[in-house]
Amino acid sequence: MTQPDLAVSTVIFALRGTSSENMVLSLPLVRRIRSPFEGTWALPGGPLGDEEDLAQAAGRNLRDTTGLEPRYLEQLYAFGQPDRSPDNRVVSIVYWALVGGDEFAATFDDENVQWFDADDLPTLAFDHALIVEYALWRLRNKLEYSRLAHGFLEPTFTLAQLRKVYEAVLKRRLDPGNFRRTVEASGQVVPTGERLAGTNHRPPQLYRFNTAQGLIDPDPLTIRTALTHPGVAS
Amino acid sequence: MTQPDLAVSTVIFALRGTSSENMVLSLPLVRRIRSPFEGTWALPGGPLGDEEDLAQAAGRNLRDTTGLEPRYLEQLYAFGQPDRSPDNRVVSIVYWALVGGDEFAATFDDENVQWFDADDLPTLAFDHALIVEYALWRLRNKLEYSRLAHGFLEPTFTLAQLRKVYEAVLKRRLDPGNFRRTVEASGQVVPTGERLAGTNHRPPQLYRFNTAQGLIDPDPLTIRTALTHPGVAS
DNA sequence: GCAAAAGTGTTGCTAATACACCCATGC
DNA sequence: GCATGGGTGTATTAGCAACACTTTTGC
Repeated sequence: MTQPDLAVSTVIFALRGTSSENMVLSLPLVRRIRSPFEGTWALPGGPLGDEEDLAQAAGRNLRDTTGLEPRYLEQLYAFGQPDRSPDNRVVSIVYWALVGGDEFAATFDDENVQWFDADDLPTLAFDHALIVEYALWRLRNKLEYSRLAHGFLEPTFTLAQLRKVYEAVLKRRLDPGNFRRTVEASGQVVPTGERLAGTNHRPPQLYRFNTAQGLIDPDPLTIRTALTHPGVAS
Repeated sequence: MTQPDLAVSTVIFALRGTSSENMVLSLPLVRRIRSPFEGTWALPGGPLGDEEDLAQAAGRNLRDTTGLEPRYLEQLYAFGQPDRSPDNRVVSIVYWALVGGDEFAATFDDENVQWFDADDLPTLAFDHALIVEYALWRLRNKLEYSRLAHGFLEPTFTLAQLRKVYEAVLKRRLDPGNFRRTVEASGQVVPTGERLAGTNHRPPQLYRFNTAQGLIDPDPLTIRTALTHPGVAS
């Protein structure tokens, strides 16, 4: 019984065009420079370091390929079909992450790293198309029920900006009034007291996210706090 | 950079005392017969076979330790903290499963395998206490929003039996009338047309689960069908 | 008839939606 | 003033919980 190789990969999401009109959900891919699938686009990933845990490896992937810091990071799924790689057997533990759109300038200038529109991806290596599809579903699902655009925005933002994030990710319009009430009622966001000036309309209130929920949240640990402090969950 | 060992473990749930009054949620543990944690109870698990995928390995664990067939099987989480095993580094991909309570007689007679009340577990090896806690949370959570006691019941059952499963797992009483309506409206259950005789009250309708949803459902594949046939998800 | 659980009806609460309308700013 | 989005009020609706009530069996 041969031990399969273990790899950690990351699906990284960002919104290109933050605070402008048309934001598109995008993700970075890396071009494979060796067999198998040489020349094909694939998810960033690699082996697990000796001293790092799985989430740290995913965060390292993210920094190495994009130069950005993850604002949200969560385990997605472990993929282990025997035939998912033509050569060695590889079990991939996949994370998904959100990074801020405004930091796009910081992206490395690397011809083998490129951002793609999430709805217009090239052919991907291995089973990475399935993985991305699943990650997209999870992102949209999580955004809907957890009412929180965790990582796409700056520390301070208006509710209209937050709403536009939701609209871009979910690809449908949301009622501004109802959105405001829902988000405010959720308590996940608090007004800073300051307003954004310089618009040609009534200056909007600035908000920030409420509890600095740890950047990296390994679900099981999240659960422990939810059990300890009922009401925080849901 | 050393490759960590890869293991697959399974949290197996069953209800002891099905169709009687007090059902308790239970799970089987195996006593470790080697270092580390020799003599301590732990989750069943082991290495991944060359030809099997992750879910198959979890199912094999389940059959080998309990002699039962899984009725529901789902990936839980991958645990990979560097220090979770004192010797070699081990990354564990953990599944959780449901098995039928009436099949309890079939359990192997093995002094190193024993069923425990889920709310009264012994000290567990490694980080298995955390894993079980998380699996319990997932089970209860999933039961609440997916309104389906997937694997605890026989192919045909009354709504009262189904309700008692929910009550035993969620540890709270459910209104019989409302439960009936919710479950019937969900469409996940259909009446067989037959009734259960021999009770000292009005004979209840027998039901069975609706679509034979695959026994093993690797989430990403579930998503694919949900995307193809909208409305199946929810 | 009586006990017990199956099964139905009704009411009230809450949360989400649709949509009308007022407010405060730049020009 | 006027345009533009920020922000608030309100009516409608759907779903769920609470609970009263009727039905059908065994004894």
